[in-house]
Amino acid sequence: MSDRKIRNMEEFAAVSGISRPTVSKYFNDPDSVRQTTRARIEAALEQYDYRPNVYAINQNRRLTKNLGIVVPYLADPFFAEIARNIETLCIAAGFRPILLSSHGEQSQELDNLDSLRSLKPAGVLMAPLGRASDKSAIERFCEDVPTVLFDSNIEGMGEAFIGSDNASFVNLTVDYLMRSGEPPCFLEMRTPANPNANKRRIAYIEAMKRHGQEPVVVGIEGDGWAFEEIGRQGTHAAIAAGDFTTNTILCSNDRLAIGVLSACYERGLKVGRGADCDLRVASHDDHPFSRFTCPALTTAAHDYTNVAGRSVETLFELIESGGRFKTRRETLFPAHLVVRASA
Amino acid sequence: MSDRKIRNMEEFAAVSGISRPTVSKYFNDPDSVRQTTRARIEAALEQYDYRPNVYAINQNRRLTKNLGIVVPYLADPFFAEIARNIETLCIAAGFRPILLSSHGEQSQELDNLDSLRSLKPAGVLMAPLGRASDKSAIERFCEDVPTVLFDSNIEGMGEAFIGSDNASFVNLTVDYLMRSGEPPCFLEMRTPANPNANKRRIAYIEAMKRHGQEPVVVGIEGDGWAFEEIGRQGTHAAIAAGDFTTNTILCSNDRLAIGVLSACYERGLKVGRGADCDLRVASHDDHPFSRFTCPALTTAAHDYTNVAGRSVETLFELIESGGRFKTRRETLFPAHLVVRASA
DNA sequence: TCTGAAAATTTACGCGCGTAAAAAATATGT
DNA sequence: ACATATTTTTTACGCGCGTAAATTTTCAGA
Repeated sequence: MSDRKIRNMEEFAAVSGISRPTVSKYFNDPDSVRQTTRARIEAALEQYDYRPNVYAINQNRRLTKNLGIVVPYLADPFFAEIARNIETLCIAAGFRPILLSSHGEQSQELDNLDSLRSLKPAGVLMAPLGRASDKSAIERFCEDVPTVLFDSNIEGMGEAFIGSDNASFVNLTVDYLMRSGEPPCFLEMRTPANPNANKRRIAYIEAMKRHGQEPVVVGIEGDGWAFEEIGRQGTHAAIAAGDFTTNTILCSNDRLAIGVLSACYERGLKVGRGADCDLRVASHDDHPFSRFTCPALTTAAHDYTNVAGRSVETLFELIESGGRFKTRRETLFPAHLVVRASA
Repeated sequence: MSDRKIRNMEEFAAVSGISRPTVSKYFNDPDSVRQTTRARIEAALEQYDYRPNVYAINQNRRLTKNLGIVVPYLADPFFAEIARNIETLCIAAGFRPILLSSHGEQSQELDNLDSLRSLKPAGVLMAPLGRASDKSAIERFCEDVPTVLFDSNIEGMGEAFIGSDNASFVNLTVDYLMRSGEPPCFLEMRTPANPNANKRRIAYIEAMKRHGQEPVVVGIEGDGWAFEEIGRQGTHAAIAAGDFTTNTILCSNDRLAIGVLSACYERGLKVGRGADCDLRVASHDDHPFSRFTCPALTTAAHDYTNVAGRSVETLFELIESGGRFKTRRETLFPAHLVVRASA
């Protein structure tokens, strides 16, 4: 490693004995130059620690190697986990992921789109806020930047959507609960932030009808992203009001269920499927913490790896197709049931 | 809003009737131009949606408006929450935060430093991995880029450190546990990833001596960032081995404690401070989830807001001081006790 | 109204790299 | 060894903006 500092590609080309345009070609795609020249460049790279100026590169290239990743709320471990998977895949493919969280706020989501636009990313993977999203702003964004939606669908926006098959989630849990005990009632936020919640409610109602049971939907109050607290307070309220008509509660998602378990504990209610238990609680998502609740949560699990993997694959295809698909693609992954102690 | 598309600052300067250098000055600092010209530029901004090319700006400015934020593991809600606070403050101050997670891997931490270096950030806020960090690489980085460490200190590195006063955390919990029941033993990972863990163990031992008690440290096996699972398995092992000499367990951090609670539940042990309880469990950090464990965790809480706030403030000071402080600053925030049902 | 200071304009150059076109060098197959 | 295809070199320009210096305009205060 030589001490001499390389200031720019010109100087680096000089010390490596290759012309600058060829060096430029190498950095754009190492396989685009002859083996022998590639070896000479890489030998020089070992001696001098030069790396091209990111800003100069991106200013001149039409397509940057940046990929935007937008999630609605990064402090939710579910999104943190998905984002972690996606990031890793992007890096492995030689892209530079830029992770942005909307922190549950429409204004922040708009800001994120704005700053992504000015970064000229090759593509964007976006999980929108849902109900709180400015649909028309997202639509405009998708027209300018090749975008794949994930987790939360907005009809017709982006070139593709990769998500979970909510009906599969709910059918798995409802069927399991039906065959192992009393029919479940369904607990959700009255005004869900996310379209998945609506699909789950509908799937629950249909599943119950299929089983010849009367569906019971318990909607609890609350806004924002503090789902656990909303679930906790809502459960206290629902129990006090006698809203639960059976001993089995199916929650729309795990974070609500965590709040339900908390409330049950506070009321001295035992949750589980034993004879000595007062309630069964099941849910959906397989949130990273649901293994560690007391009791551990029975839940329908996302295929994290596949959702992340397919999202990234789809985005890469989209980029290679020049940013447009002929028809919008929708990929839904089914859940798998994770039976634990809570139901 | 006119339809005409503005291609660059030259064109925008033309339509706004101001010279390009002045427009450039405006975008660098709107207050650096006269009120009347500022008004004219902003009037033009309303009509045409022009924004300067980020890459061209950053290529030419010595100091970008980018701020790096590096955390060791973003899927840990503790870091997600801190990062969320920091991001918001950076944005409010007109900077562009770039959030990077090391995903628990040294290689990723090094990659993050590398890519940050090439982004020429005005400054970096970094919570290092700790034991897994490549100290000398971080040291070199800190020489090149104004860096403030937070959460996890590495002696002498960076221009400042903002963190928590681990002794305060442990004293609060130990004193509380001492006055409310049996003396606590201390549960931690045998090979902690983080220097805070070492400081907490030492503080525990000293606090116990101060109370005239024999300290009992239970070290459990495990590597990586799956602390809950490590805590769960470790607790099963420790109970089987009879390592807990009292009914009170003080955990090094909340994520371990969550695993402890899980294991206790699995073994049918009741946790809490009632007469009918088998164990008391307390911990440190006030992890976002610790309110919702069963029972809710008694813990020593970080001052999230102040840690995030002071970190950002310190970084801003550092930037304004040209990237160097005369002497390295260390700021430690004390904890406050959050008594819940677990102890 | 005049004067000095402050702000804006004009002019010009440079940042580090992408990239196009033409010429030269090198590799491949026979 | 030769002809052809491939790769590299040479040369040159442009991207969009920062910024410096000299000049002109504008402004505030007496």
